[in-house]
Amino acid sequence: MAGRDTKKARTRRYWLMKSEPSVFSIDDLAASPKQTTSWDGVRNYQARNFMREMEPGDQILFYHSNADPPAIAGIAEVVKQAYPDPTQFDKKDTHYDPASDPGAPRWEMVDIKFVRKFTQPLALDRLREESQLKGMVLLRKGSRLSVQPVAEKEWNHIMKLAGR
DNA sequence: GCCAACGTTGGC
DNA sequence: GCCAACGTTGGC
Repeated sequence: MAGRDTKKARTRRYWLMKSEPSVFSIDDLAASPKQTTSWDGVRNYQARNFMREMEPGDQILFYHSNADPPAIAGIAEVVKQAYPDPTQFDKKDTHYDPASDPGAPRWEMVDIKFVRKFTQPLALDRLREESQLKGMVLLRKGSRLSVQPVAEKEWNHIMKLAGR
């Protein structure tokens, strides 16, 4: 056992993804075919690198940015590993990247699926009141990263806050 | 490799 | 609409 080539199931990881609800909300996700969407349009290397680390089954906090109030709206999960984002090659797309080489695509996306919507969204202000969440990337000053890791204990605490 | 200029994010 | 914080670009 435990040979070098033995594929060991990795423990589930947790993430947070931001979306402006006026562009794509958690309700839009729930209303999508198979309640699934491709997370295209990410054009930040750090965010892309986090998506590359994602695996099916990983859990995602779906965050509404530029919203009133900004809040975690619910949960989604990764259903497909990172693969090339076709919008980078689409001249008509706002996320078109002329510098990306089709032979070595620069940008990738994952597919995510709706899991549930919180009965009560967890507002940013509310999250800031929680000492257990002090370390969250989301709460760091000036944090703009649209795809970010969430620690397991942060995830568990948020689940407690969200109720069921 | 530095850094000023510029564009974007996102809370307020 | 403002603007701080951040990432990227490009001249040098």
